[in-house]
Amino acid sequence: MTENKKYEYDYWRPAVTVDNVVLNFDGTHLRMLLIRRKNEPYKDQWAFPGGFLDEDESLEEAAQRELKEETGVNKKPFIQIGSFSRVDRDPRGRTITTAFLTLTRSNETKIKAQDDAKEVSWFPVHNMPALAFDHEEIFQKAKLILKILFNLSPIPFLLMNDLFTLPEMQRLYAEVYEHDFDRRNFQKKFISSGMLAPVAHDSKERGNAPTFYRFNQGGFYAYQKKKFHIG
Amino acid sequence: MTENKKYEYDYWRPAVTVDNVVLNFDGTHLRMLLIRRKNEPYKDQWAFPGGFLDEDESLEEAAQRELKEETGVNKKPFIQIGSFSRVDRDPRGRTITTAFLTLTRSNETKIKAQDDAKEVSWFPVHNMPALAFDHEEIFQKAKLILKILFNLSPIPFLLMNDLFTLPEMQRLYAEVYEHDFDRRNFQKKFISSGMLAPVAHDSKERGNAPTFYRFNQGGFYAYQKKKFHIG
DNA sequence: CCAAAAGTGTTCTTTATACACCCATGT
DNA sequence: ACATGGGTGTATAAAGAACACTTTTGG
Repeated sequence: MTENKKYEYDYWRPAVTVDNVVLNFDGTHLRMLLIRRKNEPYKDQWAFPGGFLDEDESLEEAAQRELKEETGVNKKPFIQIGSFSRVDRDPRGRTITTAFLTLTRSNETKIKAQDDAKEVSWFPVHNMPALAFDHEEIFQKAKLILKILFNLSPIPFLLMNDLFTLPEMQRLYAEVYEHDFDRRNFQKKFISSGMLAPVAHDSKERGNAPTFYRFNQGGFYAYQKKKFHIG
Repeated sequence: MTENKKYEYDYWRPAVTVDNVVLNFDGTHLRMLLIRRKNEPYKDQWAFPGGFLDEDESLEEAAQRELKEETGVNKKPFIQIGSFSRVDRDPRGRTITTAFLTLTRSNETKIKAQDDAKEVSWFPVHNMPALAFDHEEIFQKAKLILKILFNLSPIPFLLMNDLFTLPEMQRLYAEVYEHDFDRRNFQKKFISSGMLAPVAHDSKERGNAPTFYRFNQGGFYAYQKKKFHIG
C-alpha cells in the first residue's frame, strides 16, 4: 500500500478546514496566537492555527484538536466566528473553513510550536503581521464579533485571570474598543452592575493597591436579561 | 459514460450543504419558510430549504441558489447563523451544513414549491412543525441571533415594508422577544432614536390612522455607534 | 354609545457623563 | 516633593419605566 489511499464520491466535495482565533490578555495588550507555517502554501507566513476536519469529529472538536497539535494550547473554542468560502481562498483548490474564537487566560496558557507550525507567537491585535490565506478577513470579523460580545456576554471575564482588578479590566476594554473610558465611570458601572464580587482584602492594609474582584455569574445574567431582554 | 462520475480525493471529505432560515413578518406574526421534503431522508417532513454546495460558488451563493430553486424566493442571505457538524446529523453520511438567515418583506415575496420541495409554506415561529435533521437546533440558534441583532442592527427594518407604522413594528418586537412592550415608551424610544423618518400625511386628515415611517439609515448608524461603540 | 386602536404627555427612577479630590507608593 | 496610579464623590443630562387621557373609527 505505497500508493495514495483514495476517497471516492458521487458528487464533488470541497476540502473542509477549521481555524482558531485564540485571544489572550497579558494585563496590557490583547493578543492573538499565530503560527508560522512550515509547509506550502504560504510557507513561512503567519496564520491562524488550524487544519483539516477528520471523519469522526465535529468542527468544534477539530478546532480544539488542531489547536493543541500545532500550539500545545488545549482549550475548547468559545464560539464560531463564521465560515469562509471564497472560491479562490486557497491555492490548493476549493477549501472552506470555519473559524472559531477561543479565549484563554494568560496564567493557564503555555505555547509550543509543533506539527505544521514552525514557530508560534502572540501578536498584539494592533500590531499584526501579514496573514496567510484570507485570514485577514477572519481577523476583521473576529474583532467585530468581539466588540459585539463585549456588550452582552461574560466574554471579558474569560480573558481575565480568576482574580482581577478593575484597572486591568479597563485596559482590556480600551484594547477592544480602541478608545479610553473614564476610569471613574467605568468602575462605577461595573461595580453597580452586580457582576463582580470583591475579594476580601488581606489583613495588611496595602493602601493604594487595586481591589481584586471575581466574576459573579448570577449577577451577570440578571444584568444581561434586564438590559438586553436576553435570557 | 453511463456509469456514475466519480470524484477522487487523497483525503476524506465531508459533504457540504447550506440551509436557509427565511423570515417574514405579515404585520401580525413572524414566520419562517419551510419546505416539505420530496426525497429521503426525512421524506415528507418539514425542513429549511437548502442543498449541496457547488464547485463554483461560495456558501452564500449556494444558499441563495438553493433557496430560489426550491421556493422561488430570490434574496441574498443577510448573515450566517452558524455551521452545524454533529457527526450523526445526516443519516446519509457525514454532512456539515452552514445555515443562513434571510430576511424578506411580505410585499415582495412570492413562494412556489419547486425542485426538491413537495410543498412550501410559512409557519409562525411560535407554531412550528417537527423539523428534519438537526433543524430544530438551527431554529433555536436563529432565534437567539435574532434577539441579539434586534438590539443592535437595522434588522427589523429588513422585515418591514418600506413604509410601516409603529404599532406594526411593536408587534414584530413582541414576536421576537415574546413579551409586550409599553406602547407609549416603545414609540418614544423609536421616535427619539433618530432612525425613523415620518412620511408626510395625506392631505385628507385620517384622524386616528397610524403614522407611516421610513427607515433612516444615517440616524440608525449614529444611534448604534453611540449606544454600542460599534462603528 | 361603547369598544378598540392610535396619538400624545407627565412624573419618577435609573443610567450615563463630566468632572475633582484624596491617599499611598516609588523615585 | 512630586508624579503615578488607585479609590471615592457629586452634579447634571439622558434614557427608561410607569402610568392616564383624548380622538376617531366601526359596530
